[in-house]
Amino acid sequence: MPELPEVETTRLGIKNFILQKQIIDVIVRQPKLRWPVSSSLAQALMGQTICDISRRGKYLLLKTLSGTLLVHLGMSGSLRVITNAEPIKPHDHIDIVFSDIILRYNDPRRFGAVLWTESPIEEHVLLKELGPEPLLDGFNGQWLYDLSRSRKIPVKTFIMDSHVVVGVGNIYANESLFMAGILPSRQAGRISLVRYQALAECIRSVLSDAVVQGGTTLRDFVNPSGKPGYFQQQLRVYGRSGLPCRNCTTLLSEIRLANRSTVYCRLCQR
DNA sequence: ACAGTAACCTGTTTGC
DNA sequence: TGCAAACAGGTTACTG
Repeated sequence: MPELPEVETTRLGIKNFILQKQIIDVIVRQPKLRWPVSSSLAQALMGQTICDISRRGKYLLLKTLSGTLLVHLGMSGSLRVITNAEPIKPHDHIDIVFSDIILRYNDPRRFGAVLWTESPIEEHVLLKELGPEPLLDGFNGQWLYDLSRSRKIPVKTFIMDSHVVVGVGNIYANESLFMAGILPSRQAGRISLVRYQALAECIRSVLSDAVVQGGTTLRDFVNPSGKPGYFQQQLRVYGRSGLPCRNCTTLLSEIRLANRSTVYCRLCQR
């Protein structure tokens, strides 16, 4: 579910409900996530007031005066804003309770993470090696070109590496490469600067469009208010293997790169 | 440094 | 129909 647009949709969806609000309780029902949830999480958070809600790559950062709560949604995580009492459903692992609402973390596969840190956030081991934000200055074709010289991995695998650029998961990697007309299997180190400039623009464009659409709902993604995203209606290649290319009607091909399904048009992408 | 793979989990879909 | 295998939006850790 959650690539950058879904995480940003989540951020926007929870922001107005929890900014400047005080945490009055924390309930951890299942601490076994990607990394164990600290047994002293409740003690650390209780009484704290959320003073900022930001995002770094696919990490949500909920800041208070004394530290930051890092939330990663993994493959199947979600945050919901609970306004009326709702019964606990399967995989509702954590509640962060405010006076009027509950922020409820649900994650069937438990690949996500909820971590409290009181160190300067930019030095956190999970964040400090991350590449640039694709929607901010500092990310461009020159960066991709410079970083890719001598790299032999497929360009799709390259742009999904969070050290190269953050937030590009499998859906949007497929879509960006189609839009840029680049074959996903092409060696990263053998792509020209001009083509990387086009690719950087396409990544930016695809991600920002998806944010506007509220993300992509494939099976069950909903924003914190329970509404689905709408970007799936604009998907050009992801999930369309064997269907006609929306540009030239050639049937779309599917291969596996780094064990991830990869869909492309063999005529439109070179 | 780089490339490839296994691992962490559960739910749903696919194939025999 | 039933069961097992394959697969799913991510990332780290390990191997060679």
